Amino acid sequence: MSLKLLVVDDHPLFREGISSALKASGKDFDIIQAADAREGIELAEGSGDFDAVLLDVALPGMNGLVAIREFRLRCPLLPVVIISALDNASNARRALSAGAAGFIPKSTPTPQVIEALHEVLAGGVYLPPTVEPGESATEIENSAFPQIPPSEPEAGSLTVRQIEVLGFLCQGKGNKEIAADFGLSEKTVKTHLSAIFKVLRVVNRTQAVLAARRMGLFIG
Amino acid sequence: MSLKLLVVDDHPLFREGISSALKASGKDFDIIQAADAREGIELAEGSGDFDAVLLDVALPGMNGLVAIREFRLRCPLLPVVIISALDNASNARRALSAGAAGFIPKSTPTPQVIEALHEVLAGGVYLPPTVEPGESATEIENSAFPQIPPSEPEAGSLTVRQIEVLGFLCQGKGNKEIAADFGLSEKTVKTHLSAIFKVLRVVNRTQAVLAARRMGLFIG
DNA sequence: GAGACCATTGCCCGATTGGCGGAGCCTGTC
DNA sequence: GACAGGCTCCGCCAATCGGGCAATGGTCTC
Repeated sequence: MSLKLLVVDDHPLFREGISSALKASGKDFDIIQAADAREGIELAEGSGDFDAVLLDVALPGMNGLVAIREFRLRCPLLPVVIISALDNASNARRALSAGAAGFIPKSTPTPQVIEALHEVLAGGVYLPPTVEPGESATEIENSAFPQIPPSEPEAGSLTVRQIEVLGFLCQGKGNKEIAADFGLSEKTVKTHLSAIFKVLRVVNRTQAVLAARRMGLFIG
Repeated sequence: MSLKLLVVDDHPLFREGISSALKASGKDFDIIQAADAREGIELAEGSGDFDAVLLDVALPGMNGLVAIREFRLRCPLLPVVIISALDNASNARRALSAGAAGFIPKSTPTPQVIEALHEVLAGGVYLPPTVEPGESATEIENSAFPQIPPSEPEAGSLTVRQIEVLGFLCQGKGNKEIAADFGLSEKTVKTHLSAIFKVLRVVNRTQAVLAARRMGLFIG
């Protein structure tokens, strides 16, 4: 029996790489490639027999977290494994919060990628060793005070919605425009922005954009 | 006769990808991998019979441009081809100025990657179609007016004063703050900003910051 | 010297931004 | 069921932003 995977990444060579690595691992893989989230979602909806989707978070056009949500919404049974060039803990946590079943940094050695995939296909959740486990999207609040009190602003505490808004902000759009794109009132957008400013510890939209880029949230 | 290549990238799956893609292209390739610039340079110096090195600019530890110079210095005969996730023109030009023999965006389809490699191995220089050629680091000043009037906004037409203001803008400062730093009136700053917006063809300060960074004016 | 370009500033205007408080709804957790 | 947190919306208000029109002085070129 062969495992059917959907690989979504905008870098052809990387898709090539993961395909050949998996095929060389011994097991029988059937791998379909997509260059962006929209194409991937269409493929996944079209033929619903994929065993998993490997999704790059840094995709042009659609923010990775939004893409995760979209996949989870349209194909709830399909496990989504995130592959990211940014391997910091907060990115991983956000991905899991958004519904991902695993988070694999691109710097992971090939054998461990295979391992991680098998873990997820078996119904489990994979996290890289650099990310402390045990905080699978719920127990974060419980621990009284971890060890991140005064350090950098944590993108991890941004809501999914806030990240979506921040994404549009990072395109230089105005409040009215963002509101129209989301079908929200302008006031709601402002509320989100205020919250974003607080989390990122900035005082205006331009600084928010710079902070977002510094944290690798929206590369361009 | 086989071509011996050195692939330097911190993502194992990507190295895997380029290796398998090249090997599948028909020709006989001998591919050695390195995870960072230091390791790559050691390998290149150790056995000087490489035909080319494929270098990712986004490497941890050593800046990509520094890595190019280092390679050129230690192994002057070895053509360095840059592979980058950032495919804008200014990055490509900077890479060529630093001594690279080619610039391949990671979003390039596999067949064209092969093609580009052959071009470089034949002694040529490869640039992606999105980057207008003909300006190989020297002919920029000579040609009276190339053919870039309607295409991208030219940072060159920005006044010195405007660039100074843009610099502060790119730090997320407000008009009042910028005015105070320069000892100007707020109105003057606004006038400069309006002019900057026109040149960059944007409509607000956030977009101006993004445009400036896209052009490599103020990187962070 | 005329003309062109740049930097500077003023006043005025509308549009946008950002923050204040409050409110309802929904989804979790305890 | 109470409670917290997230998302949505409302009104109100001050500050900021962005532009239009006009003016002064400087430098540089033709």
